[in-house]
Amino acid sequence: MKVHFGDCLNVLPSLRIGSIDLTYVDPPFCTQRQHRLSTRDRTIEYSFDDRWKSLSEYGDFLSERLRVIHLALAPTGSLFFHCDKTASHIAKFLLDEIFGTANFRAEIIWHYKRWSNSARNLLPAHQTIFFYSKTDNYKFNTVLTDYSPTTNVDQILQRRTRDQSNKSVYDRDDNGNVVYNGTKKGVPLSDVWDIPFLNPKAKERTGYPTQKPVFLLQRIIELVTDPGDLVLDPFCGSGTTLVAAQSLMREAIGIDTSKEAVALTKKRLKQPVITESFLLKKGLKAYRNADETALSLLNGVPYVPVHRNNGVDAFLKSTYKGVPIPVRVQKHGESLSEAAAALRKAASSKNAHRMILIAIDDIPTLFPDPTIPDSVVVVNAPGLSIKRLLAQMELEDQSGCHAET
Amino acid sequence: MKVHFGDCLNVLPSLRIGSIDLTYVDPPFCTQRQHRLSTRDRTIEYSFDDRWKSLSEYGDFLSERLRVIHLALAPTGSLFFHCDKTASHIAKFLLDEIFGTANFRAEIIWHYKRWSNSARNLLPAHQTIFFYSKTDNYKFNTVLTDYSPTTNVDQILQRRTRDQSNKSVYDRDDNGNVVYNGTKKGVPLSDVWDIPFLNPKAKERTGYPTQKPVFLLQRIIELVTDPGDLVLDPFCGSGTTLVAAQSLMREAIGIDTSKEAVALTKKRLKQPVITESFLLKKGLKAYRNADETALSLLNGVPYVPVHRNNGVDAFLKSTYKGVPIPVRVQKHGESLSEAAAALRKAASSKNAHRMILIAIDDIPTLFPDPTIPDSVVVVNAPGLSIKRLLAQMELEDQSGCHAET
DNA sequence: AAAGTAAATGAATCAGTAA
DNA sequence: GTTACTGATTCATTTACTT
Repeated sequence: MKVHFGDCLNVLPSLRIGSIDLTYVDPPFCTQRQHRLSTRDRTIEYSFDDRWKSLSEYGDFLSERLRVIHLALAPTGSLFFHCDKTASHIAKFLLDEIFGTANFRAEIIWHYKRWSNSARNLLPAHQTIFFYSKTDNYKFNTVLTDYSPTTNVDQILQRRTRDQSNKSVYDRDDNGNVVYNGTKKGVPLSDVWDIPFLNPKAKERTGYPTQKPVFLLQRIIELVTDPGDLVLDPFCGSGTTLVAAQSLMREAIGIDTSKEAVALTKKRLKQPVITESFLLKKGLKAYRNADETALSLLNGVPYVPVHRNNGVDAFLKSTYKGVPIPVRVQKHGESLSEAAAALRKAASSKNAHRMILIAIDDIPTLFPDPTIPDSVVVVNAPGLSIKRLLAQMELEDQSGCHAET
Repeated sequence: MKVHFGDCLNVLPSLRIGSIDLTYVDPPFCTQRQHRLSTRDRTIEYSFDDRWKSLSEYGDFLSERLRVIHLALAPTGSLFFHCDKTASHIAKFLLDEIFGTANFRAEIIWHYKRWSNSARNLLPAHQTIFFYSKTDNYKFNTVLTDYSPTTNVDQILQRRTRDQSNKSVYDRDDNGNVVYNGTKKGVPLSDVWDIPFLNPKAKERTGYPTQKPVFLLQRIIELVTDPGDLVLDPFCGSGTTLVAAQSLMREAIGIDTSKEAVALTKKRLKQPVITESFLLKKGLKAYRNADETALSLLNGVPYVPVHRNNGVDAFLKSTYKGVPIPVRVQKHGESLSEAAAALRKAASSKNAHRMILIAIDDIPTLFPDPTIPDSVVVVNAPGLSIKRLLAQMELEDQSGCHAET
């Protein structure tokens, strides 16, 4: 783990290294802006300038450095070039020229979800990473992911053969039974990567602008290097690449033109903080609690579902006295007064004067005070109305029968 | 709906059209391959040649045509240019030059899942669509999607203010309660679109190579045009753009250099086959279809769903005078008396004395006799009850204000 | 007019704290 | 220990306004 201060254009040749296994390049994106950010305690401000006279000036800047970087790579080495839509086409031209079109391996899309107030456009939610190898003989570790739930796993395990017209068909043995053919391990990793954006509250955050998540770098490093290999980041910024390399037992060299960035990288390597994304581990499903069929009861009224609150299932888009109206659908096995209490408790701090509770069943309560406050309006689900109706009809029926006899 | 045979370079100027609202360009991607595919019955083989002497030859081909296409656009018009990683950088250069960098709106990633046995690489799972407008004053219909389940919906409805150090914080009233601030509608559509690849077994498939799903085109068309607008596809191929435009009540012009493609497009327009996605979308727009709504609305009462009956959606398992009770859920745009009539007509042969109609909306009737027979019991869906409640609350609110003055 | 600066915005996520 | 729920934070933003 070495961190150098200076411009990679000058630093790299002086290091005389020719056996880099992976270079991750995360240069300025040509945003024509000055980027600034501070640590949370506001003691240090980090910044870098991304303003250029022209596209060609930017292109020249990249071109010079990419040539030096190309030289430093081992024959089995790879380059990952991170950029966004503003200058990806320029980078692609240069990379094709320097590495050769034949060594262009993949265009990786890093897809994430973000907050923004965009109105008259699509919300930007991706960046691009170009993957080039130095030669045809490049190191690559196949990563397999799970099959999609819709995949007919049983069938893809079966042996295949060709019929008379040379069409590929699934094979059968003499008894007409399917024949299995070894095991399958999964689906190769795709070139679209859904990795959460570095969260505003994440501990991993250093205060350096444009910081990338460690997980993204870990995936790149694991894809094309083995433990002990050497990783280079010529624009190392906050040092994410080095932290990721360290966590995966790879060696790494970082270079940056900012003294603050170099200091930060060194500090991070001593005390690495890697946030374990709950979202990545558990997936979105872990957040879903409000039942979808339950919410479809609200059909016809505009509402926003709430997924993270045990008391409130949705807010109506209409407001009452300026406050959105919380809605709860009575849960299975829950009495109406219990439901009302849960709703009121969850809504108490929200200043709501009107709440709506959808009743789905008559459940006797064990609750000490079985009254429902005035602020909670109870609306019956049709199922409940019908149930009561049926009971009533049955009564009428019986009395009718009695009258006849 | 017009389909022209020929090269758009020659055909477009001869059409003398200057008010195209949307052009979708899906040219050869510079794959250096001859693309062939046949219809399932193998009677027709479609093919097009995508082999080029050099990148610059390909660039010249595009450049000439893009200039003509640019001229044909209305001032509020947009261009969507479909390509993949092999030549996206060339296209971007040309588009920046012809449309102006300032009119580059978005780089859309069409992400799909596809099976492949790619071994020493990532699985290609995306294509790129560049979105350019002719001017700053372009037509754009904001599309909103649902919030992520992890979103703190409670909080984003709250008003914000600035504290002493000018930091943005959530506001509280004098009692320490949160203050709400209007309503939210949802998240703007992102620039990464997860749309399934045209299924190998889809009915929608025509046998034309590189056929795109209709759903993809529908999304593009809805994003930047209104009904009645004019859509152009200068490389129309199998005619997907025209089929999508037709389904959304837009006019369209298609051009192709292949006689077979032109014939296929004309044939598809007469008998459009749109698989699932379209149905799915229509269903969503109409707030789900009756079956699903019926299912969830009846939750709690045992019932048997009925398919293929225009009047009855389900039968309750309970009986009245020995006859199962038919249930209908009021359809969208259907008045209650119309619904009751349909229900009674369908149930007449069933000898039913009691029917249940679930009301979902107040729709004024055009029906001669707007009465509902006694045998039909009307039960309100919660959505309707809430709608009426909201209207009532609004009235109270207003009268309250009057009383104060 | 173009360009540059200041202000407003927005939703996704994890860190805390409370239960 | 767990498991809720609340709140803070951003910003390779976007928009509005001023030079």
